[in-house]
Amino acid sequence: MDIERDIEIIKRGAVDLVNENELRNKLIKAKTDKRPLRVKLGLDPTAPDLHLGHTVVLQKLKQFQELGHTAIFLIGDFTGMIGDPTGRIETRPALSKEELLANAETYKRQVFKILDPEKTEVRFNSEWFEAMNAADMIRLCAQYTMARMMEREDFRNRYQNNQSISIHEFLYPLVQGYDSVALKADVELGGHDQIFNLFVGRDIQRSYGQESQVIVTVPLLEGTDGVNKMSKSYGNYVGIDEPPEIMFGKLMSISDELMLKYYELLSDISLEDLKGLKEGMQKGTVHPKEAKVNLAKEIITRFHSTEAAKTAHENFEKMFREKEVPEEIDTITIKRPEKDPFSIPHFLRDIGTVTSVGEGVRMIEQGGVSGFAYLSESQLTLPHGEIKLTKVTGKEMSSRDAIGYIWKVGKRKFKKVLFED
RNA sequence: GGAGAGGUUCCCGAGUGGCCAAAGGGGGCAGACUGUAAAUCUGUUGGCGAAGUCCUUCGGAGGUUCGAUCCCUCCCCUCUCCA
Repeated sequence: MDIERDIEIIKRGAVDLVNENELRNKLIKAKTDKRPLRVKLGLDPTAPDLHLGHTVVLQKLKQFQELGHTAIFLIGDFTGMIGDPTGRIETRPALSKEELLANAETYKRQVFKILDPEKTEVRFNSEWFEAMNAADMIRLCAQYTMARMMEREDFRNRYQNNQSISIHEFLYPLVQGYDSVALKADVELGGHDQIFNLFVGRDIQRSYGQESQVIVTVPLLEGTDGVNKMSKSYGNYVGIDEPPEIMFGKLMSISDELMLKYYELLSDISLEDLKGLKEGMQKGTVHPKEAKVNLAKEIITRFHSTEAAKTAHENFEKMFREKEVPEEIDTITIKRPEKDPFSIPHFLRDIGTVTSVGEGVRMIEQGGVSGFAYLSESQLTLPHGEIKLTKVTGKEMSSRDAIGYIWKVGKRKFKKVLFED
């Protein structure tokens, strides 16, 4: 049976499936009526970039797409103004319309690194909510009760901890649920934390005389800190639009334990291979670092290219193991400092490797700054691999003999500076 | 509407007239150690061309004072109980 195979694919990696029978019926009906299922995934454009955490659920949507169903990528430009209270311990700050729209644009672009643009319906929920009047909104609110809202753990906690909950936050699940009505969704996908909102969608659909959607949730991906869920606001994310070098560095900084989770949720390797990897690490036949390198390369290949992954790896090895200077460095051209000798902390601030003079002073004192001075035109053609950096100990130096510098500040910030004259 | 408790630096949380750019913890950053990490240890954690009886920062606006995060007045916001 094709249907059973499809269900297996849909179930793989999912945390919740509510419920399998409904899904089966919908799939059968879709097949007999030759009407693909409408599969909804909604994201609020609250941050400018998508990160690996989003890709887990996007992959799931892609699977539906590959099974011939209609992928609906819903951009919550209206819900974004409310702010999803899920998992929050305080009210989310509201974003302006302009910010939301700008973010939505980058989402659209980034999401097609995974989804097939030809087969994806991109929608904005302002489409129906801006047309709604107050009476409609009140009618929507009448479909749900306080008691059911307070079943949510995050609301309950905030209430019990004497923290504020604004009324509009209760609207979020309702409004998201109404999206399913407007889109006539057969299936809605989301991260596991979205389960409450997704359930509300089922109820709201029924209230509006529609068949309830099936819910499929995927696990939340922890961020690079291994503790919190990946999120821009925690600063523990790997953006899918980030340069390969940055992605590589971030992925290499995760713990071994977390690496296995990333393999599970982000990699395409089979479950058997994953098992082999775990066993190999335990027995010592697989070096964790090598495994991590492969993971990082796989992910970078997906969002950039095989070539980019290779280069990122090489640069990384140079920078860390061989303590060499990477070939790719941000280069800027500026005026030669007027003072001679010039102040290094000020210089580092001016070229943007530290944010204040104080930070520059600290960096030098802590031994985090090193540099190399180009003394002649011919040296400019030196491969970076041959350049040896010297640790900076003083706070002043002369620029008289140099025509440019390479600076290393902290673990991975490099900057090449050339003088105009 | 009434009564009470609060709002401090990135976060949590001490401070209650000058010694406060403000304890402690978390987080961040840097260094050591490593496998690049994680864990651990150490240091550091407003800005100012480097200096001060300096500027910004203790919810906001005024006031008292030689001097205010701290005292007073008004206002804003959050929470609790009552109506």
